[in-house]
Amino acid sequence: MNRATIYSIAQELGISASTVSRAFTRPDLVRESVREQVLQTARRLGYQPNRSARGLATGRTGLVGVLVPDITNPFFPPLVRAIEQQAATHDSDVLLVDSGVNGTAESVLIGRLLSQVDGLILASPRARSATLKQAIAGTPTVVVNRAVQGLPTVVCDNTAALQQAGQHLVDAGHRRVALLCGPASAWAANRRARAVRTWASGADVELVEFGPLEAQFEDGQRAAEDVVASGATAVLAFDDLMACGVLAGLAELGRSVPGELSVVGCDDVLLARTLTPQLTTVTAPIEELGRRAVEVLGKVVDGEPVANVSLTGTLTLRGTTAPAL
Amino acid sequence: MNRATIYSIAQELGISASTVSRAFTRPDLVRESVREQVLQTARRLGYQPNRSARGLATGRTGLVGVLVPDITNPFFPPLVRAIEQQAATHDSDVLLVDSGVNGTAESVLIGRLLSQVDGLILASPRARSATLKQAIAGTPTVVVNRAVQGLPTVVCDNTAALQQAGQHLVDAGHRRVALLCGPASAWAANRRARAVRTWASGADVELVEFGPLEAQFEDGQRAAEDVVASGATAVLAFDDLMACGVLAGLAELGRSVPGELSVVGCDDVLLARTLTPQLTTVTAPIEELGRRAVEVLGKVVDGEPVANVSLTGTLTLRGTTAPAL
DNA sequence: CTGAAAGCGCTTACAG
DNA sequence: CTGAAAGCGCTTACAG
Repeated sequence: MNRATIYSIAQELGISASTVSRAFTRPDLVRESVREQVLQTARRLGYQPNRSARGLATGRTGLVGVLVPDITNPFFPPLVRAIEQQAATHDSDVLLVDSGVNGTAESVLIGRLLSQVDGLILASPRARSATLKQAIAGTPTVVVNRAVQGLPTVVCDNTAALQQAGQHLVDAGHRRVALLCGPASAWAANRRARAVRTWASGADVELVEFGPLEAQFEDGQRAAEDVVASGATAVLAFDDLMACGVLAGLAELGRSVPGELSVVGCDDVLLARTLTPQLTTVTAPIEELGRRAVEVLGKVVDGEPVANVSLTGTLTLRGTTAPAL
Repeated sequence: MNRATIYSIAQELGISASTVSRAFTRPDLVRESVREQVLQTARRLGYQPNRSARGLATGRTGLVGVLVPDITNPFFPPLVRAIEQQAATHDSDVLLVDSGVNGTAESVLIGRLLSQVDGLILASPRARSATLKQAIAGTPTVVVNRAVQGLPTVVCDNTAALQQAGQHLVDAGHRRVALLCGPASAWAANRRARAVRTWASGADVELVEFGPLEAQFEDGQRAAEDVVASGATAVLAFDDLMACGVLAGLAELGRSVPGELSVVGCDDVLLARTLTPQLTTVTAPIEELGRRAVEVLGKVVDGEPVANVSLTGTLTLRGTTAPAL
């Protein structure tokens, strides 16, 4: 039993393939009674349009490529899912590629996607801007969680929330705060570090910096010792995963949180709420980042003008922050 | 600047498109010097084969569809990544679809994938076997984390490890053990529950069952109260996420782990190690499940005979289990 | 509203 | 080892 095609349907109905095709893609151009017959026999025959054929004819694949640095980092799954759901709205599916923290050259992976997608969403890419722009070679692209000159961007601005977090710590009596910086090649890491530094320079607080560190649990864990040695009583971590690592490291060292030290994360991923006590963090509208990215990408693909979007994170106070001793 | 095609390369070199095509797909059929010229000008022109055209001609899309119930559950990201990396080995990419815990009919999502993939990997599908088999409509498919009659399967057998976990608890003096069952429609949940029941019936222990529950953090959290009320001193949770929820719930109730109660998870996802203390659990070879699934799928696609694969989980003792008071 | 025909960019017998 | 040609299953001007 071969797969049904528009021809088998056409033959069955004694009409032309053109009409069958139109019944699906331009239903308004087909007489209603005919359209219904087509749809009905299509269903009966289990017809599914051949995407390759359609793609070849239209130049559109109905696929959006999504590149993430590490799907294992709990920030990305909700983002990817939101992208996928929003894309489904446009009859598109998601081609997912993980560049691996190791960094299997992002440009290589992009190249692999290029020939099969209508557009690309690069989430937190690490490669240099020039490299990225060369790699995408003109393919409609939107960058999430990073600004790249000349490419549409969807980011979350956590500046204000991070500064509020800092202020929250100072208000609680903390005077020495550790800043755990994320990966040097991560735009968000630099952005966040800068926000904290700016705040610190104008506040009654001493900032002690550590890093750059990889945004992994283990890196945060290892940093705990240095944090304790520094005499800091509070920690601002690049992200929740890292904060989580610090928490584990501090526990190993017998330090209590929030009793002896306070810890603040960033992003508010699932992990933040599964901890006991729950993590004080900056909540990012992850799903909305994903949805907006798809929206913007759609416009780029259609050649419409687009504006960068910048959402904002909000401080969420939970159990890992408390007054300094 | 239009995209380069085999024709532009052929013209540039004064050879036929057939030869250009062969230089890529059947290099052994092309004189070396010619092949090299082709490859070189291809690179110079930034040529990328049009996947739609290739797909239409060969009937292969180079895509494998992966359906997960909830990419947000930390079990799936490493699985998906392993699948993706292994697929890359076969020059294939991953089309990811999340059915959402809500359960956007899996068969609908499968239908959406059908026309664009060479094969399907269904991870922990929830739909009934008959429904699944009808939905895939003959497309090469392998099922991960579930057995479906007539479909090749890649699972992790945790029976022995779970029974060891139980024995570990009994040895530590626990006589009343709570079993938190996972979703009724999840094959693994039933499998695990059965393993525990079998063990319990032959051991000096009283088993108290709760559930079925959704495999979410909150469900475990809510269950804590009942667990405490039951007088159980130890908990076997369907998976780590649920175990994590119980831990949080117990903490809210002021119960210490492993002081007053012991908790055991299953899968050993990232979450298990980010907890303090770390979670005693059954470690599943998640990456290998993914790789094997792709291997098996490859054989199915090629029409080779396949055997189901069953890997085994191993008990990993960590910090959430201790002798009963 | 409908059909005949060309074309999308590949692959692959077939013939040399 | 190479080329001419047909075909994969759609879409879409073009003509009616």
